[in-house]
Amino acid sequence: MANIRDIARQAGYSPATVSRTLNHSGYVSATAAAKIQAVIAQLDYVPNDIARDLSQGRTANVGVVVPHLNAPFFTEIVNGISGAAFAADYNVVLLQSKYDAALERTYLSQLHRKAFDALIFTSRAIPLTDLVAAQQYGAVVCCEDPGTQPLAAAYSQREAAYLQAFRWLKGQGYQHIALTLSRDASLSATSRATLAAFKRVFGCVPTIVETNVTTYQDGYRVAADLAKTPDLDYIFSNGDDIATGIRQGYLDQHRTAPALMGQENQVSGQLLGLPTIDHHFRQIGAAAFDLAATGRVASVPVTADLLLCR
Amino acid sequence: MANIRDIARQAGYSPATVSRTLNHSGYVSATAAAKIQAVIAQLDYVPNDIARDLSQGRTANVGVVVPHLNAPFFTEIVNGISGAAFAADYNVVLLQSKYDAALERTYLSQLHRKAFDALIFTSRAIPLTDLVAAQQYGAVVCCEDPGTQPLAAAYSQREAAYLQAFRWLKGQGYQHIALTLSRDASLSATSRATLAAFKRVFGCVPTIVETNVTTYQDGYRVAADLAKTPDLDYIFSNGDDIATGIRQGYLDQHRTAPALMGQENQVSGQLLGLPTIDHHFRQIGAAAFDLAATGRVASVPVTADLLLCR
DNA sequence: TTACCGTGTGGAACGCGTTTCATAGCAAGT
DNA sequence: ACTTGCTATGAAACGCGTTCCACACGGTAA
Repeated sequence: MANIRDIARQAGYSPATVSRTLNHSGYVSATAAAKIQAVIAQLDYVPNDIARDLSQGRTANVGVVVPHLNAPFFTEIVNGISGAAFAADYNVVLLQSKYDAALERTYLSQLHRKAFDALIFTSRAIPLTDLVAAQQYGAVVCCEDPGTQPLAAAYSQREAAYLQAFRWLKGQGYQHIALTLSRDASLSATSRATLAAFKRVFGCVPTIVETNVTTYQDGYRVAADLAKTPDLDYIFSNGDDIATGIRQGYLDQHRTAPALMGQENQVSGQLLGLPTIDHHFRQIGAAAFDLAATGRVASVPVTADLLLCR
Repeated sequence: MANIRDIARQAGYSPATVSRTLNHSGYVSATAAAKIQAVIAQLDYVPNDIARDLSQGRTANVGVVVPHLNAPFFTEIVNGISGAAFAADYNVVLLQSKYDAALERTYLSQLHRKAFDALIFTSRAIPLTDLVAAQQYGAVVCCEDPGTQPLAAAYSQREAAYLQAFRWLKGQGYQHIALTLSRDASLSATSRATLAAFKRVFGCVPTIVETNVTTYQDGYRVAADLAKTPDLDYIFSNGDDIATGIRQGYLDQHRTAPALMGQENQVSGQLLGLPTIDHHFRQIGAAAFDLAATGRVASVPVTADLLLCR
């Protein structure tokens, strides 16, 4: 495979001139450019990206850490990131974490090793302080409220949305409300925000909380538990698919499910006409990419919408 | 940032010995290894991946071309690929194509430029022959039956599944069947397979074919059309979400939808108890990665399952 | 005419890990 | 004593595009 020196030799110029031609950086005569382009075309030459990356000390790759791609939160955010990345001539490197702390550290070390210029954590198992520390090696962005941590972040303003949702529930007269959460509050800021909002509105902790609920199947499974609770009049779930699973679980026990709220504005929830919360994850992804590419350390909160009629 | 020569100097050895230590490639004394490790730890040194890639002429990146991430076909296949890639210490670079031929060619040229070692096309707008030609620059894998083209491929044996499905429909006595397809048969091998199987079983072209149907919303939309057709007794759709949208479209017109079949084994179809075809896209993704990493040019057909009871 | 500027171009160093090859020390085999 | 055969280690080249710096040439302003 031809390299820049081959082109230079055959065109009768130096590698420097070929490089300038390739990059349109000026100081190349029309004759030189023509000759060089001719040789390039003839030899089917394209510059080697790795060599360019090495000499420029960058890769134009953004790493995106996702636990998995089974939730709309992640697919939508990845969609948002990759749309913006493409527009900026960056590539998106998908990094599966499965919420495994060791894996996530692997990715941080890849940032150190220059495998990518920036790293976006859509979710995480390791503490935020680890992300903060990794910033010395490249831009790091998280997709949650970073609190007081000096870390770039693009995220849904969940608390506000949850407050609004719970106030609406209260206004509707619901009193015995169960929550489903993806991960334990000790691990997940989302779960903490949900619980905090609940407490603020209702003044107490929720009657029933089901954790580790992330799929339709999980929803179906916890329905058995929930159905045992007397007087339950509302289930606030963490996803439309999940809410759908819960409802089906009730049905298969020949029971009618209480009223339900979903999240994420998915097809399944639309089908059932469930109220939901749209967090605009695509937009969050695009914002996260922007932070990653510019290296700005800023907080970009995005307002979530409570959709009561669908 | 420290480099390998800094480590060598401070440890009192040569870069070669440091490199051997890092890669556990032997011929390093215990004392040398200890001293070198100490300096590495002290300086927080990690080797630069770009430099390693350059000297080894590889990146350990696989590019995955996806039109978008809104269909389970793509998210599942990407899941399969990235699971296998992680296990093999490869990174997955997500390449959005939006079925844009120019974009897809951009990615082929990135293969030429060594931005990745291999390229997997989950779907495509450009002709297969372009992929075949690009193999001189690295492994190229497609996710459809490559026919006689000398190209690595991992794909669902759709024809067989569609034949089985249509035979079942015929056995059930359905006669007026509509199909929904994602893209026109001129563009999509999947659509062609669907139509061919239909013709083989029923001996004629289907009554109604709706194309450009890929989402719940599309299904909802085409329901208006479908509802105008008299005597329609079955709708064979190209996705559970789509089938669900169609059904809802009928309901909102105060009509009852004909019997429906979905595909992809999604939550929404499960909810409605629709028959479906499971193409095992995860497994296909894993197989595609394997072909990409080894560079084997082989065909890996995967049997799809017709699920009548869910 | 001298001084200065912009254009065009090349040599060489740079970024950094890997790898080949040569060398040296040392022990086992004959 | 002498060849073999390791182990241990370093110098230098390699992969390849970029970029700094120096130099030459033609033109222009003083």
